[in-house]
Amino acid sequence: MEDDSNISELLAARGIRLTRQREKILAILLQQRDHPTASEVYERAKQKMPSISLATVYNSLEALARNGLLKQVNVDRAPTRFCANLEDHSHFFCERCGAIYDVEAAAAQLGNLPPGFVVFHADVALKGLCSTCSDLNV
Amino acid sequence: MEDDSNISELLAARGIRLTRQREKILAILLQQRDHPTASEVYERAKQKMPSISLATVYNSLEALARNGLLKQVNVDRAPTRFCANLEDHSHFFCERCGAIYDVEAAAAQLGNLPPGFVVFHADVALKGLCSTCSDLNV
DNA sequence: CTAGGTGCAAAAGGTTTGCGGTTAA
DNA sequence: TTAACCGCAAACCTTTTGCACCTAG
Repeated sequence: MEDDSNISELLAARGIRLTRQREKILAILLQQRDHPTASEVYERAKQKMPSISLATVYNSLEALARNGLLKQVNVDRAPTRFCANLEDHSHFFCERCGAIYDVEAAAAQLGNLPPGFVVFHADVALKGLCSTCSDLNV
Repeated sequence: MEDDSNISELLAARGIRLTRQREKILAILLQQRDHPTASEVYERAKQKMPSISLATVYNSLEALARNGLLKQVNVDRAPTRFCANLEDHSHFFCERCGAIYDVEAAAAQLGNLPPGFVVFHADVALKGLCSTCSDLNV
């Protein structure tokens, strides 16, 4: 890992430790940016760290997300997926193959809100077909 | 209920029955438009129909949603909420009190998508403070 | 040294399902 | 009449938690 010191400082500033498990989990998310679920992260982590537990994967993902090193991505009721892309972006959900893609951030044009309502974020979730699946559609 | 015949036909066309339970559940959603969870619908339904089961509430909500009479609303990992407003609209989630409001549909201005990607829907979820909660903020 | 983390197993919480009896159409 | 549905209880799946041991800082 290239910038552990960076991560370490980031976490230390919040009284949170950089453990081997968290390091590995973060590396997995950085390496293969396919928005894996906790179970998928667990399966990948076990290959190099067979003693890691699923509970630790859940706890670590939560800790990393809470400290801004990961983002959680939820689609309907499906298992939460994780994303190491910290830049402003939107998610595209392919309705055929279920894959999630990071795409250029979409802006929301708000309609009229009732008086007194204050918007902090507007999350845009795109649903459709990815290039592979729209090809199959012909 | 005023237009059961309408609903009945809608469902019949899909080989789905309009039962007393489904009728009641739909009436609950139409009457109090606060986006209740399945459990909340169950509690309300039990008052007039004490023998109804939670499983039936879940199954009925699912059947009604699958047939376009209800919409499901998911926020993060919280229990699914249900919405009888079939018109085009967006949802506003109050981060303080947790309430969900229907608001005027927000439009999404898509960024550039990779070639071959086709967007069917762009769901915009607004998060912030509702008028009651932003007042408390002063 | 010690607060915070790990692994394990058990529990929680929402949702779905199998089954025998019931009912809308 | 009969396929679809109901109520009940058990199962399912993801996620969280309690606890004894361990380790990063």
